[in-house]
Amino acid sequence: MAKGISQKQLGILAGIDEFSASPRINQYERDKHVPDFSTSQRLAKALSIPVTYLYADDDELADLIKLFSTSQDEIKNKIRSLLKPS
Amino acid sequence: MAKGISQKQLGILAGIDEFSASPRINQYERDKHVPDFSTSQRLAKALSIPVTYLYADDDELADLIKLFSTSQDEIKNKIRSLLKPS
DNA sequence: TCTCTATACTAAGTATTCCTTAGTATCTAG
DNA sequence: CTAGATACTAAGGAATACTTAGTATAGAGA
Repeated sequence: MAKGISQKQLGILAGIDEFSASPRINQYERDKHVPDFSTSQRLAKALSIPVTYLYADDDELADLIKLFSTSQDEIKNKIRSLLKPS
Repeated sequence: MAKGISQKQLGILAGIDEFSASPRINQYERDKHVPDFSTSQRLAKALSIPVTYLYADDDELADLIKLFSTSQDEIKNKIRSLLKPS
């Protein structure tokens, strides 16, 4: 479990029918089934994380994505300028 | 199309049977069907990009992911230290 | 203790989506 | 014009997810 929110509540927040929200989120968390992309997008929104974070199989990249998304604009700008010339 | 490589070749590189490689990559590129995650991982590897890039619905984040993955260690370290205190 | 509620989890059939196969269309080189 | 390579399409069989109904556990309160 991720936060102080039940599986069912998370599902409902993501727009899933209240009667199937609980089993569906549970199936996702146990890797029993895989949500389609639009469902993933709604889940990410409900969790306030970028969708792409849910698909990061590299831990460092996952951290980077989450940290960047919650960074102040000033830090974001510094990173942008570091990457800009490339 | 992404690079100087045919859809069929890309599919074969990703381990798809040579007889279905062409239609399958074509279906993915036209958003007709969606590959499962392990297929996406093989495609990303064939394209030398992080899988998570394929799921980035935010252009800036997508750029960040790709640029970071191809950056020199020195730049990566600068970014790490910018994000570390968070 | 007994019951009620909330939560997590499971099984199985239906519904949905993908993968394979076979084929068409277009373009270019020879 | 013809052959080969590429992109694309349709449709049925194969695989996967979603819904429904239900079990199991733990905690709160009568």
